[in-house]
Amino acid sequence: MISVFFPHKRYSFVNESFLQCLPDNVINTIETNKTVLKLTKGQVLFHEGAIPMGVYIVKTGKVKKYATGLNGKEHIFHLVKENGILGHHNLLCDETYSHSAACLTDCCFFLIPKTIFLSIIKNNHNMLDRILQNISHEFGVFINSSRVMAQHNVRERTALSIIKLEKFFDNNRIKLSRKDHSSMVGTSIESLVRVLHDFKEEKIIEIKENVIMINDMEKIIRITNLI
Amino acid sequence: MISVFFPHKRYSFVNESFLQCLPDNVINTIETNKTVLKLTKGQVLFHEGAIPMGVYIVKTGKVKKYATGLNGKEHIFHLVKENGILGHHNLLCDETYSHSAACLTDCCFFLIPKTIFLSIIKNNHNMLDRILQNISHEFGVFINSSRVMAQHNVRERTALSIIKLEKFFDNNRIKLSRKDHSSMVGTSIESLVRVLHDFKEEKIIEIKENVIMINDMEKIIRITNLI
DNA sequence: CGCTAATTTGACCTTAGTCAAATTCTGTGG
DNA sequence: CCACAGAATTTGACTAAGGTCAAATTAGCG
Repeated sequence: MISVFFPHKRYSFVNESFLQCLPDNVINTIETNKTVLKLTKGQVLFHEGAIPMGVYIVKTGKVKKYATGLNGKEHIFHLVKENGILGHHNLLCDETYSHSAACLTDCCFFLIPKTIFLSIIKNNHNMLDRILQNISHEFGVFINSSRVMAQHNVRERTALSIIKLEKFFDNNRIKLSRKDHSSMVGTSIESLVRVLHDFKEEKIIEIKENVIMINDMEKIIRITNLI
Repeated sequence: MISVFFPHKRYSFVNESFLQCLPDNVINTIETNKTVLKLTKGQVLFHEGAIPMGVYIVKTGKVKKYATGLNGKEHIFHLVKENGILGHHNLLCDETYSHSAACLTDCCFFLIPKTIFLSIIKNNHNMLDRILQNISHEFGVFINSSRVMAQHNVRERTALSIIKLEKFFDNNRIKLSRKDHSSMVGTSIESLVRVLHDFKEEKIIEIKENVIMINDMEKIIRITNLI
């Protein structure tokens, strides 16, 4: 549950493994009550402020979770891929969505209706424990990420973003628009581009057809200034 | 649960009310199993990385929760006062503390042992619901606070900090060291001082004997640039 | 009163944001 | 396949925000 690179700090969510090894009866309940939802790249799954109707499970595709500032600027705070779960927080505290979710690629979701999800949790101690554990863990991840935002500079945060993205994408091929990448780092597109340029010159990464590939993970870890 | 000032965003935690209106049997269990702990101003209640032994309830006093950067710089992400609860997150996900807690004033705590706390939760659906609701709510608060850190400047963040502090302290008397205040805003002591100086000149706040008093809340809200 | 720590101010410099222009990429239609 | 328009990315020049260091002032406390 704790990142390989930074054993003393929490950086990674656990959503990805959340729906593995579920008991059979839960799987059945989900299967019989789910709605399949297909969205294309760029479409919004749910909007900040909307009322949650259920939780979403990502079957295929990649999704960004983000909050929107007044000027409309996005702040991407998490990425979700296959088998990840979306939208459970606001369902559990019975509030409107505190953030939005949109597709980075074409996606397929299972929508589990609110009542079904809540009853699964109520009737299944194990599920509840896992949810609680999951969300509590995220707490530590968030503390750390707001600390990084407050204390680390753009170069350091960009290095950290690359480490996160490497784990999110497959085969060392990071494919993300500069706009999304910069709103994940918390900087302007131009500043991000300049840092990436530096990393290229320092032979730490390569960029081909807008795909970032990591050459020297050791150096990236060192640049984060987190260890 | 949602702030008065910013109805469309989550800014406030709900810890303060967490332990009110507990069922009698829970109160009894806590009473018979608690340890009373008295610490003086400045003392550390628990350290990042330590193993949680239980949860703490603040009976009197004020506490800061913070994460520590490599250089030792503190990042204060939350303040807790009377009736607040501390240390439950890492107990629930069974990890070492992801952050530290230290006393801003002389404090008195109840320490509820791990096993007792977990059994209260297990045997008490209502308690569990509240914990889950509480933590899920915090999720939204954190998203927002990391967004603010990423997108807003020091002046805006300082204004927001003053709003938070006004709710935390009593009688419009904000008493916090510049060091703590600056690590809450996420800036240097000097930059914070300069912004406070500006606020004084603009007649928005007054500072007497190192206590900040708000003169014009309307203006402070406007300055945050959050609405 | 005198010592230490905290706060405030000033000067300077680095970082990173903004705006504009140039270049490259992408998809579409011929 | 090529040409082209529009979008995304990159680069350059400039500016503003905010960090750092040192010195001055004030507060806290025995």
